[in-house]
Amino acid sequence: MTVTIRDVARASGVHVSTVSRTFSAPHLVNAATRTRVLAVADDLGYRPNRAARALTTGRTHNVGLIVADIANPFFSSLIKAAQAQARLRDYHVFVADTDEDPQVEEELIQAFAKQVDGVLLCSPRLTNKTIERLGEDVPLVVVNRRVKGMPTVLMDVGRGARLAIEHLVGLGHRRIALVTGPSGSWTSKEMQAAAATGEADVVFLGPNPPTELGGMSAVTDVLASGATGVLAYNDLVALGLMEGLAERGTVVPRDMSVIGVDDIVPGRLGSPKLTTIAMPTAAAGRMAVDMLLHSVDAEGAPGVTTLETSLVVRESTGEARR
Amino acid sequence: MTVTIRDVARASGVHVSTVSRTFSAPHLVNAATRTRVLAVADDLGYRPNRAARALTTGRTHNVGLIVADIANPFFSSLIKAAQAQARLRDYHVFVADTDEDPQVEEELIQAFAKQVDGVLLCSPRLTNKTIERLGEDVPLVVVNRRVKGMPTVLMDVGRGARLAIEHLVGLGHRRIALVTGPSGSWTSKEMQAAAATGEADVVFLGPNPPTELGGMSAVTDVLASGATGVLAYNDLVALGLMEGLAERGTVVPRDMSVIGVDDIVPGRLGSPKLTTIAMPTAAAGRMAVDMLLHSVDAEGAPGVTTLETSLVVRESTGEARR
DNA sequence: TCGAGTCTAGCAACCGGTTGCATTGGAGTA
DNA sequence: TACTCCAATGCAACCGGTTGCTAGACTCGA
Repeated sequence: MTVTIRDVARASGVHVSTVSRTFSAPHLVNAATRTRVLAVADDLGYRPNRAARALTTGRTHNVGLIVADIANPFFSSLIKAAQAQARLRDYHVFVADTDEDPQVEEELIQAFAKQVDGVLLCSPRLTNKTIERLGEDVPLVVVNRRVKGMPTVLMDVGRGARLAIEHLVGLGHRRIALVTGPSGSWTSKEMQAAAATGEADVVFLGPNPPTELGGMSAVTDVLASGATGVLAYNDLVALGLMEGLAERGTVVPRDMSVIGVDDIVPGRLGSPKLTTIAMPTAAAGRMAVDMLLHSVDAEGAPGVTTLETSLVVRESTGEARR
Repeated sequence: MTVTIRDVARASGVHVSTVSRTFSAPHLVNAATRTRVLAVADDLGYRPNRAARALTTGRTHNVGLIVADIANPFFSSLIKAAQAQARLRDYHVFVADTDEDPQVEEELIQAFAKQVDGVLLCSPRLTNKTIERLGEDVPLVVVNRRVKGMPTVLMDVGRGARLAIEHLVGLGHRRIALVTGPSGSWTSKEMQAAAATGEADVVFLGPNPPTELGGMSAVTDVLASGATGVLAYNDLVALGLMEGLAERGTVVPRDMSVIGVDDIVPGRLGSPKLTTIAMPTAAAGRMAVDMLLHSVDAEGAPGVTTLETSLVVRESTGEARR
């Protein structure tokens, strides 16, 4: 049925160990023998059985990737990049979706633990303590969250927020609203911290769900705050805001400037087109995979990589009216 | 280090085979023994090693899912649903991205073949012959494409196209342009076939790349065709068209009605909001997983499931001007 | 009381590779 | 020539479960 290493051994007149070594330690086998074995293997259509290999080596050559929502463009572009990078390294990627449920997140990590070499956790919702405990069972890399003693990939949203606020200030805005995200969100805390360090007069409005509805429901507070510029937790919230503002007859950017975060709105969409902080999701995916594979076989202090964000100015921000 | 079945056996005073059966064939072990073994296993934190199990049973409890572009919302929502459905059945999903390259697609199927129980192919770009050949190595389910003798999930885009054209005709449009997709696309062929059966005067313009640029570059032809309504290959093409039309001063929907396919534009975006044919991507993902798992252990004629599409009327279509 | 039938559980081979150790043959050296 | 050393290969145990077969204990009916 399926071709095994023994079939190849028999057909090429060598012992199975020689065939095995031809693939996993070529330098230990004579060049002539090697080419012969390879020829026979190719001829028979032999493909090594990863399960068998995993059993003896303890390396599955698989990694797990857990995100809150696969369909969110922020995550899907990260997944795309991570998967491509893993493939480059001859790894395959299990992708799983928690649907924002920490319980599910923990179950998934447990389930993955025995069949992957490591797990990538993107914007996890679990407590730090839980993550640290799970990290004892399986190597983890955390994206978009700071967990003590664990390899981490961060996107410098703090800097992005500062850029955004400077941009608004530069346009003459005096009072700026920060529409925050869920209370447990690392990103949201970073944004608040960054906003608080600047000179600008920033009011915090939240917490809010990280969705369009969240944005729409924040409109009243934004208008009441006296702000003329808003930095939203993410693009979805920003879109919700713009929708809600339009309903109240507030024109963006004439009466109100709006900035989002993530840059997930496909190129030409939206009107006005959204000014936003672009997140390096693809770079984060690649980097996370590399850190994971590195941490799997090289000991050493876990690293923390911080990737730059940037402000993409489009049409939803403009000069403050006097 | 890691707890194995033998540790559990020793600690609970039974043979390994009894422990094994406690998990994989509980009815063969005495209730009292079973509870004791389970207690010990739980106590020790035992978790079965899937690689070892896979080695003897030949079932990995994994499936592969191959798409052209993970970041495309059409696929990512399908991935999300497929992954959730698989998890329900205690399966895990490898996700891979071909970047539209048939070569990569074939390599991925080969690579997956030995470590999954089956592979889901979404909108494959390979030839039917190649797919049939690969189907001998590993169970396949094909989505959005018809391949002889292979389990298939289709979305009835033909019906969707008919609905779209009827909608346009109902609005008084006499001449309708169909901006087709890539020449090899099954979807595109279905749309053309459906359009040709109706009464309407439909001109085919294409092939075009399935992107916004594809849409923009088709604008000239559309205007030259004398059509007042357009059905585009997908939403991206439709958006490109609208962009290009706007540049020429053609107002949608006043001067031209536009319909897309896929419904991937997030809720409130775009102006005017796009009328489109919604594809049942989530249902397709779930269905494909179920068909795959079914075909893995039940023989029988491979099924073909066709899922309904629907027309979502928004703002990009309107009455034809006299 | 005996034999048949039913449950349970143990035994051991097996899945398909990997790898430490032993063996062999030939080259190099004194 | 005798000895050392190394490269190449074979041998066999092992990874962690699964499963067909077998054996012992017990139940039950005749």
